[in-house]
Amino acid sequence: MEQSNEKKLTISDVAEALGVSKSTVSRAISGKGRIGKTTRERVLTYIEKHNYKPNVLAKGLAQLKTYNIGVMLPEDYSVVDLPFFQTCLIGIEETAVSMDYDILLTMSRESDCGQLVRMVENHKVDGIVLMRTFTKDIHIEYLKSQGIPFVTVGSTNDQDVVQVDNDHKNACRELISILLMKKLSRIGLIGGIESHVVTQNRLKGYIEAHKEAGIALNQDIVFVNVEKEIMIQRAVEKLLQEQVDCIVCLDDAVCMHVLNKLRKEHISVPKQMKVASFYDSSILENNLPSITSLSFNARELGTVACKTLMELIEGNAVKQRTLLGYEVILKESTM
Amino acid sequence: MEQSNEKKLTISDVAEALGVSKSTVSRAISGKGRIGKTTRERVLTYIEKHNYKPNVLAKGLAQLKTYNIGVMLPEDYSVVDLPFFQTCLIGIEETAVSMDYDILLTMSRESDCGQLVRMVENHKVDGIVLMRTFTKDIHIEYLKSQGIPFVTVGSTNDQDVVQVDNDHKNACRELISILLMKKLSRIGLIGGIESHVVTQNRLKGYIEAHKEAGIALNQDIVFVNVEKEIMIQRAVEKLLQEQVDCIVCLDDAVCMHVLNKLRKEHISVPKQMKVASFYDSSILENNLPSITSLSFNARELGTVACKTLMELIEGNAVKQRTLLGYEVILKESTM
DNA sequence: GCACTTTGCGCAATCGGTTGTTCTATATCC
DNA sequence: GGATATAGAACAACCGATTGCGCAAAGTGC
Repeated sequence: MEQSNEKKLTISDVAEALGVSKSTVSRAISGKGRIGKTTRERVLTYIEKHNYKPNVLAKGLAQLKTYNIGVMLPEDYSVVDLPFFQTCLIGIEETAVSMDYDILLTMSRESDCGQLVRMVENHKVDGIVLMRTFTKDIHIEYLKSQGIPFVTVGSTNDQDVVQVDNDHKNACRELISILLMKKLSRIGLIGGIESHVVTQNRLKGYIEAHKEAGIALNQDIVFVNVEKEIMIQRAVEKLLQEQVDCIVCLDDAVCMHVLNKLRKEHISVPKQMKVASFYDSSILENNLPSITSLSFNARELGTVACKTLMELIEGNAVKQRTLLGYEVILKESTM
Repeated sequence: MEQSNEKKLTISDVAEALGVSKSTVSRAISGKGRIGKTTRERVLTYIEKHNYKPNVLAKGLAQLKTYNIGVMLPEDYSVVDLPFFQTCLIGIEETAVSMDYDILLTMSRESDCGQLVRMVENHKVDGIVLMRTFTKDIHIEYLKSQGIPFVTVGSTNDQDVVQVDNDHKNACRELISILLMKKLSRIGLIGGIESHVVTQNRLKGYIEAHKEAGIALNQDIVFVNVEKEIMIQRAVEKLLQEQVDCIVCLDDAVCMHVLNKLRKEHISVPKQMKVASFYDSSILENNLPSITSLSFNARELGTVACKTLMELIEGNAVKQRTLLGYEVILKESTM
């Protein structure tokens, strides 16, 4: 580990040491403007050797940039969503860092965008990633009114907003189609929160798959807004009464409870009941039987969101809506 | 929502509009230096009315500060730890914001402190909170070598490091003592990662409690470094062979697997086996029976850590090690 | 009322960079 | 070889704040 026996170098120190002007050093580093090849290399060698690092604050002040992006995390997300956000955040961070940006973190409460306002007003960020959106979102309203670049992770109904999301509709459609082709015809759905756009999209996929297969929809085997364990158990009971041959869970926490309930009822998976879930998160990782699921690449989602934001910050045109892929992972639970 | 019909005001704009100098405006805001009461109020009224906000970058440059603190999150933490870190982060954020600081986030990998180095070298932070420590921690080494203020959340063996932690040793000691007083004498321990200091501290508490009660230790009923479900199951089998009357889990994910295994073996909790866990996280929230656990206030931990860091940044003396309280929550699983 | 302290405020330097402009020495053209 | 273009580097203004210093006006003591 090297120690800092000297105080930090400034650009003036470097310039003086080399007998050149500050601007020469600056241009050598940025590569912009006219500069001689030999001078350039002399400078680069020197700063490499002496470990000079430009002060990003000063650089930012001169360019009226911060080299920070704000990331707004929901403060109250559920345990299931946590690994997803975490992984997504890693994707954002990697990308940001690779472009010499840092992540300024803030938490959101649905009703309050004080922190966001602070960040923006204090000139601390060049752009923002919103990690969750609400149906009527004051954060989005605010950011639009300020004209600051921002991207949402997850879909919004707002057409003006640049958004990056997984293709939940087609993912769900494909999963259901595959299950229907396995001669399962009564596929129950359970989980999700109705007001979330993501749930709506998944439902669309469920419906489309049935339409394509020419199978009539049965509203009695679709249970959304069931979160508490007791509600889930009751839903499972109803699904059993309805004699479904497969249960698709909209998240892994719900699925865990479903599996527990089935175990309690001595119904074996997949022999007597097929089961599938979303996310493929670590909660079900070691479950026996292994669980068929839809897998989304949260890291890639973060990466793409961040890259998109960078384009916006640099004033480039971007795709208004980017949909990312998914993977249907067939395992024992639907064999 | 107000819109920004004008471009952002600078201190010069304000000064000009009021017919005073920039320094007067600056002093009016900071309250430092000599300034007349009436002038001061005139300035404050104006900036309030016109929503002027100082540019933190410029301020930082002049003061050689950034008004950011870096928070280093472990990249690879387990699902169980997530709510804990999340809550802790909220505590840090609240505190930081209340002192006009922002949070710069970065992820750590055990073996690499590249991001940390970047943050420090790029002059992006005034201080750092390390959210997890290892027995031999290169991040700590680096930060010490740089002389930058930092605080660890969680204990370190390193005596030079300012650290804030829950009192895991005494928490565990008290829990075990209570259990021993219930005439349980063979208390198995399961979970935790040996290289984490927190695990070592809990083990110490476990040992102390036994010593105080005059009960001999039995290494055969202590299982650390068991993470995978299959390992946990095997550990539970061994504990059953050893005829323990209680199982204490070092985290809630492990506990969930333990409970599943016991269910599979048709061993009823608490009748045939007492069970206790840590964190009191939402994973076990709805479990029947309800689970006895140690509860730590993660938010407070964040708050205290952040406050301590602020003191360090301002050059004030701080307590070298702060230990926060805990709560033993007795529920059905140990009745 | 005079010398001295205090108060209020402006000037200008500074923080560490970027960038438009200017100047000079060299290269290019015919 | 003289006029012109051009490359390389220095100069200086600037980004938006803070802060030491100086100066005039007001306040204080005897």
